[in-house]
Amino acid sequence: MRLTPAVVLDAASTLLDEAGLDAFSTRKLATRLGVRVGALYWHYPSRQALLDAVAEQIVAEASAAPIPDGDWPEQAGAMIHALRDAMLAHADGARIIVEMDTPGPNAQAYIERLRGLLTAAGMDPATAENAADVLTSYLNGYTIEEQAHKAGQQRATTDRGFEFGLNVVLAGLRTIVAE
Amino acid sequence: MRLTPAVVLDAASTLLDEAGLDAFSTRKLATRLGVRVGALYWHYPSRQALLDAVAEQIVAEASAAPIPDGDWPEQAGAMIHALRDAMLAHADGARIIVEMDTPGPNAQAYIERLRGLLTAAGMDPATAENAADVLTSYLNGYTIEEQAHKAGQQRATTDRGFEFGLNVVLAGLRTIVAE
DNA sequence: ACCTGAACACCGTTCAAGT
DNA sequence: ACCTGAACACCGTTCAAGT
Repeated sequence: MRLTPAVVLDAASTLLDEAGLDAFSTRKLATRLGVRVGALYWHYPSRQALLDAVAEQIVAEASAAPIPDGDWPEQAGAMIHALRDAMLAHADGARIIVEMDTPGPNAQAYIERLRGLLTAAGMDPATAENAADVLTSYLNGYTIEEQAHKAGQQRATTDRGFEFGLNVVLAGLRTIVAE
Repeated sequence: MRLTPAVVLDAASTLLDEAGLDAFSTRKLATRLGVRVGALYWHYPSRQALLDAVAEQIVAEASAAPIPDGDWPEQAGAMIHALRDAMLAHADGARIIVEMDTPGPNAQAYIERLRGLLTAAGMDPATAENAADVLTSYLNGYTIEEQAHKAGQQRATTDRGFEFGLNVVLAGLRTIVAE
């Protein structure tokens, strides 16, 4: 079967889910595809480029989720939840996103959409950027920790913890906008 | 010169600062110490155990900073700032902390101290745990991103961004305590 | 007790040569 | 254009044997 970037990407995503980020190697991937390692480098310049492509795919899944009508905290919360769901759908999804080397169009569109939502709420551009950073930093920090060390815990438990913190951040942002 | 766990740890910390986490290897460390790789495994069971020891050292630096008198948001903020400063003092410090495998006594003491501060403020234990998680998740998420992708930015700029977010989280936590 | 020597089972990346 | 074959320069970890 002929190799294409899409085929390589799909196999990478599957291997990543099964083995985790640390055990993911280009050599294992090549073996799965029935090909020599070098062949991968015709389609992707490096292991990291491949991981970046997977990251873009994860963000794409998040972006597919609709943003409901509502006020800005509801909409921002929905965007954060969508990205969290996409991360949790993949082993080490949060680390793959955070360790992304060069953000692709999906990642850029996501962050611009989030910022746009916050400026529409009345924040000036610099504040909106900072506010978006709080939201994503919290999401990334919480979810990396969850995927790395809370494998044993119930999804319902970690969800409640995440929800608590997201509400804290949104409540804090409200006080900024209010004044 | 005779090898001891402390000597190995010091050299590991130095190499880590110079090379970064991804380029840190037990073989490079052995070369620096003028010793064969295997020798390290007499003092530490694995590369990760060595990294865990470095993480403990970083937390120790943070714990050395005094907590000022003041209300609980000031004290919690001071604890978070102390850990952030210790992380930033080491290349990839945030990742070393977050990717820690088994938290040592310093890490445990730090988190218990933070939780204690929040229960003293009137939170029940479960809420204090969640609140501590928001604070550390935000700290970790922000600082990992900063050390990985904001090498070009001024420290003053990233400090302002961090400060904004920390105030947002603390403001959000105030609303929880107030009600 | 502590370290060497040497191996085992891996890595990511490159590139001439084949098709 | 796309892949093989084969190499280069690495990895972490183990363990008998030396001192």
